[in-house]
Amino acid sequence: MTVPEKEAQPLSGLRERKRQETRRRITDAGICLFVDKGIDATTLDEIAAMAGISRRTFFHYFRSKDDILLSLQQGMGEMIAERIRQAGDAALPLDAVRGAVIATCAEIPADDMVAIDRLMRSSPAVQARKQASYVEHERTLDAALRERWPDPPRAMALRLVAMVAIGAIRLATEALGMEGERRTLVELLENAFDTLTDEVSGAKADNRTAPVQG
Amino acid sequence: MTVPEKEAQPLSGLRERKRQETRRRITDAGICLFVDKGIDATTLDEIAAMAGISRRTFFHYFRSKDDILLSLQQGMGEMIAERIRQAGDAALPLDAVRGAVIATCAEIPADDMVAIDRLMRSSPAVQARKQASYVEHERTLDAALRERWPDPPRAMALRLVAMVAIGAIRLATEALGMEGERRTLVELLENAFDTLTDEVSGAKADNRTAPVQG
DNA sequence: CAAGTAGCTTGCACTCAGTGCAATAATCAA
DNA sequence: TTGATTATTGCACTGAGTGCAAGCTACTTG
Repeated sequence: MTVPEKEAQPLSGLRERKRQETRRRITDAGICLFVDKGIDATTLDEIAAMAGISRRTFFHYFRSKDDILLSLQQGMGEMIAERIRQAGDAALPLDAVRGAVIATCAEIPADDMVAIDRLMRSSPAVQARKQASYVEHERTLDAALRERWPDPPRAMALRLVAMVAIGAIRLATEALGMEGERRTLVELLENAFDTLTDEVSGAKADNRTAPVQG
Repeated sequence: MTVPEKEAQPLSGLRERKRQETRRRITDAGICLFVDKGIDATTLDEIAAMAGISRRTFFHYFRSKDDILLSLQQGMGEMIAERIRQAGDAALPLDAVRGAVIATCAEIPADDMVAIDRLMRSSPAVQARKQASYVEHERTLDAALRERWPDPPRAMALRLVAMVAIGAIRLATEALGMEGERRTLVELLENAFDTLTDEVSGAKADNRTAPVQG
């Protein structure tokens, strides 16, 4: 099987346009059916039928049923990473990611984000892969941070900063999907970063003598 | 199908002993084959054959092939949570989890941990589910923290602390598996918590005026 | 425009994961 | 010992995912 994922060079031409169109039809059909009857209860044959393609052709566009949803939140890591690379000289790593995360998330339509997130939650397998994709984003951010700040004082520092950033996104998204939440994604992110800073700084005084209890 | 997961009440009796024994045989067979030829290349029939059971019986013990590995790192969340609930009155949340995490991880055989971790890394599906299980642990810790510290000043605070704790474990485990790493898991965890504190505290000064660049 | 090439689509046949059902065998409790 | 539980197994089935080869469609070059 040839590997999907590489949306090719031409960008114009009937062939490429058709391909994009087919991909979009599959995505639409998939989401429509997922919302309607659940992810696990939807079969590939149904998606293929609604998209007007054969079962076999589906696999030329997505590796699996789940990838339809997963593909929707790809690219976010790279968007944040790009902003990190362009961070001003004065910024500290954590401030840079904070700014990059918030600026990026401000551009994302929140309603779609919540809808997709809720859908993903309904299938354990998809949920698992979503978590894994967060780890991918974490690595992407870490790479960008290392590019921007070579030779950090501590080996783990930048990786931890990346982890915290992704964690903030994860929690803010989760909170956004909760019933009765009226704050925006950006507000929730600000809150998450502020809370983290307070909580960690508060513990700084005595964290070298970690009390181990039984 | 009856649900597995519930290792029952009797604890003695021939039936229960046999069940434990069968489960152990399946686990051994699975790991043996996974190491030998890879997770994805190992079929259920092979595992069942080596464990001396039928294919059908396998599913009375594990939900899937992957669960053999996943089950090995279950329980860690609950162990840490238990220590959190027993944390002294003086401790701050972050200090408490730090102590609980380190005390718990100190008890885990590091060689096994690294071996399992490396094995899991070879299968994307298993890797994804491992990340998902970390999120489960995160929720377990969060629940314990809320029990110990009801009414936190900020809604997200304890969840963030739980997130940081799991993140530290994740990074330390990862580092432990790297070639040439000579520090112990506990040392790596101490390092992770220290680094986090320094990095976050350093950014505290100006994090209220998050610089957003384009 | 003609013809060849490269890429897309499809059907077919296959392997493997996972589940429901029903029959049989082993254990347990009285 | 006997009746109730629980474990084991085979069988048949659905659905995911892949390799292969044939046919079709768009692109390119002369």
